[in-house]
Amino acid sequence: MSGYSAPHCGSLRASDEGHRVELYGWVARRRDHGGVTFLDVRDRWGTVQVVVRSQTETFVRNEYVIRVAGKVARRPAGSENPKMATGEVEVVADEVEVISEAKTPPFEIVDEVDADEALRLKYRYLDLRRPKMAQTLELRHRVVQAIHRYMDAHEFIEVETPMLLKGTPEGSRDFIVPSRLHPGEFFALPQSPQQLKQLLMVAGIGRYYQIARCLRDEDLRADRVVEITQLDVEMSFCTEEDVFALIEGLWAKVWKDVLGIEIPTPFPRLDMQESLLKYGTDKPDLRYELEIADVTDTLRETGATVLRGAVDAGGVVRCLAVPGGKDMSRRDLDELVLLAKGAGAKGLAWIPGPLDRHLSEGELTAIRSASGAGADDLVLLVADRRRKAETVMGLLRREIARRRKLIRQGEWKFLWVYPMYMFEEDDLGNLTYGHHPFTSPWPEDMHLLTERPYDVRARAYDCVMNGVEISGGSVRIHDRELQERVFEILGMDRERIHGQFGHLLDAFEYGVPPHGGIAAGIDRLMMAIKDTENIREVVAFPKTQSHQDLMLGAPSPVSPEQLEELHIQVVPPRKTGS
RNA sequence: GGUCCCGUGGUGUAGCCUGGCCAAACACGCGGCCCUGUCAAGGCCGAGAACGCCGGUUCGAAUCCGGUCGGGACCGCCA
Repeated sequence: MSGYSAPHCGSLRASDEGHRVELYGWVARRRDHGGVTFLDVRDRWGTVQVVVRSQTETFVRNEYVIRVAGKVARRPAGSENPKMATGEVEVVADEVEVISEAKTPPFEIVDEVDADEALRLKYRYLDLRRPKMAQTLELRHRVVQAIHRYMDAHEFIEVETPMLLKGTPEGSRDFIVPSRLHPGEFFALPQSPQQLKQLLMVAGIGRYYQIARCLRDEDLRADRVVEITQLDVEMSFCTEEDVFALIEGLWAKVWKDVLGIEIPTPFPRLDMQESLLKYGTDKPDLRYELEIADVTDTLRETGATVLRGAVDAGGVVRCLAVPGGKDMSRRDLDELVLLAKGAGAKGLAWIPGPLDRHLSEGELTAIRSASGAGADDLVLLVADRRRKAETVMGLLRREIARRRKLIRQGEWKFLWVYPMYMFEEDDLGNLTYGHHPFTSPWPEDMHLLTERPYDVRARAYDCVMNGVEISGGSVRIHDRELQERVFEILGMDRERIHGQFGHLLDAFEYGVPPHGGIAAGIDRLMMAIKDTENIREVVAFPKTQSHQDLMLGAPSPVSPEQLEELHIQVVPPRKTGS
């Protein structure tokens, strides 16, 4: 067998005419005409047609692995297939050998699969056989290679950081790994190499990057996987402007090298507050307009009690014009109501609609004008707590854009959301960090740190493209005292600060350069590039929403011996309802 | 932690709202035969599901109800 050096099925072209070749691949399809049979033979590079005459006929079925020896020939005039890259030629076989037989696969290995995703995940090795999936894997490789080239050219060096780290109670839930040699003690798998990369700056590395796996034990969403891959970057003596320039250049290079597209730089910037107001999200998709407007002040004295109630309770009223939306059916609107309620809204109003008679002429005019609604437009209204109203309007905005096909396909809309806020309020009303606790506060806002922490801006930024947050980072704190102060504002006592972050604080006493960086999620980047809303489409072996690997059957129980060795006792979950 | 959607032959769907005419239809795939130029090949013939699982309502359930399992979407969560 000499398959490694053999030409690829998908690479044969007219220029190969006359060459004797040996091909290895999978039978993608067979068309048996009696005296002559056509086999489409597939490998990662594509598919080529093989002509088998009766004298060399061998019994094959779809997905058999075969070896074909034959001659590359131009197809007879008129029988070329312009839909295939190899369509000008065919291989006339004088030998067909079955290397490996195959059962009928549980779903057809074609690009237009409509098989259930769970089935595809169970037989992922078959799913990846589909040309589209193979192309996605290759595209991902191209992206990562472009990143490596770019980072290397800018004198960044890739440094690997450990997988077994110290757990932190902050941030997302850790995956933990029991220590055999230290009974009762555990490692944590990295949520990100954050502290290590900062320590590399203290070490004087200056420019670090890594394509790092990060693991977060959180509930999944359409755009989340448990094991994310991120480009992790940190640099010394930099400002946010340096990071922006670096990353703008990086995306420009990736888009050019991989997609052949020139993207304009620098990217526009939008501060977080404006983003939440106008787009209802911190990651706006600018491929469509649809701006949200605030009409709280107009409705302070309104007779519409549903709106008034929210305003009196300190909430807001936001509105959004749906272009040409007056033609929406009651059913369409009901679906939007369902969406809004599903996101926790108390309700959804629209104009013109049942609410009209409770609103004054002046209020109606003001709402229409604030939302920029034209004569044929419908205006959606949500009244709620500010955060909830933003979330709901953001969802509605996206849904409207999808339904009314307002998203301009083929556009790449990059922007920086910057600055962001240093602190946020969690659902219990407690103060928590917006980005992470190592983020530097905005210098001019330093005096607000103690009295009005929520007004403190952070030197933090997200790079958003087509509604996907593809990277985010910050300029870090490099001063021990300030870092300790931020921890304290976050409600940590001295003991905890030193137990969790003592190494970092100590390091800051030995000469620390100002530094900052960014992390870019490769999975989400790939989603954006492939324009898919399903992150599993860009990951080779993804897990389900409930963290299971349907192919491997993981997670799975381990033997009592293994548990004993690890000093672990399993406590079965309490049965629900008992 | 919560809400919602889905689960019918190998695959995808129809049927389910308005129980009986459904041991269930259609397409693809699969098997056999025919066919020397197709490329979603074609023609003819054929096999294949008691409708995720458990329980209930009913004279009768794929169809109604409850639970459960699996998948997905969303809110929370994701420094």
